[in-house]
Amino acid sequence: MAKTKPSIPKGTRDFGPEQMVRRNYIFDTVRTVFSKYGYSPIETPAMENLSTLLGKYGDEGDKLLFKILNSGDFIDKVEPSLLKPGKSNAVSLAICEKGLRYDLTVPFARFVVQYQNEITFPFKRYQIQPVWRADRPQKGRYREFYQCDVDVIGSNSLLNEAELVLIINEVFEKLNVHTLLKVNNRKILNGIAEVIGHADKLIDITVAIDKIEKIGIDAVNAELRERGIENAAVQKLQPIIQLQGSNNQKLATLRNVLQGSPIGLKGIDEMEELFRYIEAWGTLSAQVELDLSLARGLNYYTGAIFEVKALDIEMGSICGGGRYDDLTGIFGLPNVSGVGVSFGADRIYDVMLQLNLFPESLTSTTQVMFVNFGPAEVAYCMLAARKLRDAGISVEIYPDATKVKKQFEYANKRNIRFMVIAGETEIQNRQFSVKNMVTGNQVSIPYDSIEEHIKLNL
RNA sequence: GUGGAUGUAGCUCAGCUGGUUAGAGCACCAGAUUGUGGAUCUGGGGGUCGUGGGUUCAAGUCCCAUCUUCCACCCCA
Repeated sequence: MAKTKPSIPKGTRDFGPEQMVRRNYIFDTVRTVFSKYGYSPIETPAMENLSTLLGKYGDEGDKLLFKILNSGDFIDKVEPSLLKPGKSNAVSLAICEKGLRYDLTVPFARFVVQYQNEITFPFKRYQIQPVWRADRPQKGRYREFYQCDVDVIGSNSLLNEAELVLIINEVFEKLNVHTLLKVNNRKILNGIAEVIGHADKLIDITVAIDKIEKIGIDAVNAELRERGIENAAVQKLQPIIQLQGSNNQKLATLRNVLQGSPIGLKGIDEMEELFRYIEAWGTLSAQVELDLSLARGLNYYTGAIFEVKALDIEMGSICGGGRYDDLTGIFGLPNVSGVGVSFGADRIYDVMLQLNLFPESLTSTTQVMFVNFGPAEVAYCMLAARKLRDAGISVEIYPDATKVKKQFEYANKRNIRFMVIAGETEIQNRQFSVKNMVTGNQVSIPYDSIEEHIKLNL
């Protein structure tokens, strides 16, 4: 049999110890913040029934679902007429009833409907789990990645949106990532489309507007016409495309343009209320900006939408979300509104790595290591090691009595701060020699003062 | 899904218009130092040049396919 190099699927990654320490630092940070705001953890299975997943993310999203092949001789059940080239999609639906989850929001909606009688509303939950997308991998784009979701469902209050803004602010403040938080509202976008008489072309309009920074106003207008929007409507869009000023100024301009659209005006009311709340939080480290070009592809958003971009670096959005008024309706529980955001742990990791934002202290897990000179010497150390561990200090005893040089190299590579040496001399004097690997200083201390000494110098 | 680049030691890369035994730095291992790392010196191991096919007297180098990674579009965390 030919030897093949072991490998993992495209777009997936292994994580080594030093990566995991850093990833956990991100997970711990978001988890701490989430629970501080009163959110409780849940988990759902990696796979869901395809019927749960399909149709929730748009055509594009459906294509990116990983499907799981049925067990057994499923081919028998397939309509023979389907089994020909070009019918792959229909066949796949006939032979797959499960799929890997695409995000955490839809499974959450399914969860809420399923356990509606056991849940106390408003239900605030967080969920940190991997999701899968059959996308083509790219920078910051993986086929398996972790989302950290916070959602509150069963409350229409815009205070929830405001609180999510504060959560976003706090998470990135703690992680030291400078961010721009873009905010928009689907109702405003609907209003815009309505006002120019193209309620059906919402996506075309936002996609085009989105490119203004990249390709300029003329190209955007050209693209709009190309997408079937007549010149008069394009003219009507101009004040919106070129919207300038503070968030409140933008809203004032929009209010003017959207006079004829009740839904658009509702969106403006919502945004104004949200911005009032945000101001009431006081100073935030994240910049918050109303950005009309923010549309977000996910079909189910109906109100506020959010997206966070890291400043100082080129990377897709590192956090995104919004309000969905009727996601649970599809599963049979209508009129329950929810709002939430999702932090992209892997992209945050990439940003932090490139900007060197991980704390130095994350490089080491063990603080103290006992040198191993042999069974008798190790026995002399064991009680002391246990005492240090009981004191919450992470301690290793080197397992083999190899060359001391080798043991020191091991400790050095692992960034272990203190080496405790107990050989013949130390045992005779009932002492330890403690070497600080950072300064290189080595001192002899009495056997019983080891804990005190380490604590004092840590 | 469309278009474009890339792949040589564990890592970063060199290798000319095809031509002997494919190199360097870092990393690794051993020794100088039989109880002391991070510095220095000496020596050493490690490659079917992503994979498979083709052209050729001869392929790391040219051609085709395939996979990987990356970039743009689309979309998104």
